[in-house]
Amino acid sequence: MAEPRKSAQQAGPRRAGEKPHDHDACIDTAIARARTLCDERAVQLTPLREKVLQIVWRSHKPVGAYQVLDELARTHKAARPPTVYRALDFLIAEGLIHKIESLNAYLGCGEAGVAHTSQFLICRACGTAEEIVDPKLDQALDAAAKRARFTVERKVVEIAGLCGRCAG
Amino acid sequence: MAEPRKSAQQAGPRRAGEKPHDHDACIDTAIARARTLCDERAVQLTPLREKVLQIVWRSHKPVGAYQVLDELARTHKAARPPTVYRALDFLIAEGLIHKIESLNAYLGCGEAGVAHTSQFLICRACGTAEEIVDPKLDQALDAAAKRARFTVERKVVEIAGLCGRCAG
DNA sequence: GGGCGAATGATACAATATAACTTTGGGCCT
DNA sequence: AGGCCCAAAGTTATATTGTATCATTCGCCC
Ligand SMILES: [Zn+2]
Ligand SMILES: [Zn+2]
Ligand SMILES: [Zn+2]
Ligand SMILES: [Zn+2]
Repeated sequence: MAEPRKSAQQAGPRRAGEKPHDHDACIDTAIARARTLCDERAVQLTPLREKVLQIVWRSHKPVGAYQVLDELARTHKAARPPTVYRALDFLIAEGLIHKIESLNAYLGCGEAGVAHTSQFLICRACGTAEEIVDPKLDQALDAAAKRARFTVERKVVEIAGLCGRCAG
Repeated sequence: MAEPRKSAQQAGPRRAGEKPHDHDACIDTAIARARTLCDERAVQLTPLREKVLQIVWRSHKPVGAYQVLDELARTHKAARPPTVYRALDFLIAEGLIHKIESLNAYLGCGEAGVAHTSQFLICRACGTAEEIVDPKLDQALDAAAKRARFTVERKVVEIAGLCGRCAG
């Protein structure tokens, strides 16, 4: 595995004068971290699962399961919906990707291995979703739940609108 | 329209000693408010749309579109998926119901006509979803978005876990 | 080399949602 | 009254997203 795939990716748009984004570095970091974490946990980041993780990481836009399937099928003829959903389920269980519920799509996690709740800013114009980690927001969620005597197991926070680039 | 439908509803479970919940009153209030709001806005709460609103309000559990369809079809033979989705879209646009993204299901809004962002506590055990209105939480969301120079258009907050009754 | 279990292959199908065109019916103008 | 308009609903077909189920493969252990 781990064949080179530079320049096969599709990062988000960027405004003139803005510092460029080495997305290959994003991917490399994510894959490396995934390997380390799976190793530590003694779970198998198989070639298939790693390939799916790569595909999800091709951009910072949430990607649909069937988009993953199409891409995967280019090099993996046996790919079928269960192939993809199983890999996605594994990656979610290990905290390597998140599901964006309001889009039915999946996004690489930038904070894999670090305890955090997923909070997203999703731009309707450019399609990028930024994962934010905001302890204040997280506390507010916990406080709201506590007030209602509710035991939190999962938090879904998805803010849709326009990112700074697209609103500017 | 507005035929009596008392006792056709299905409210959530309740713990012994807890004050009962007159769910018929929930429904009546919601329908009455919906009529007033649609009247003020000069939009049509048609019999079909009102019936769908009634069905969604049958319980405090989010209900799927096809559950609505099944129920609707009992008295409305022409009902088809577009029938239901159009009614649901209308009700969402008027703020009379919300979509719970993490469940692909719909829930009556208890704060129709009042500006608020939807925040939900969803119990995985009993299935009920409680809408909460927490200004602190709302402010935390706005602050997080502002910090990222993000223009908010829609906020999705869905906290899943166990409600006080089911955790107790 | 036989049994076990995790991962994947393979087939079929379920659940959720939308596109696109047609028909209905009420308000309104002449 | 007759014709026009438009929103709503009817109708048919299809797209998109997600699962159930059983078979096969393969490494590991005894
Ligand atoms: Zn990147
Ligand atoms: Zn953007
Ligand atoms: Zn509401
Ligand atoms: Zn409960």
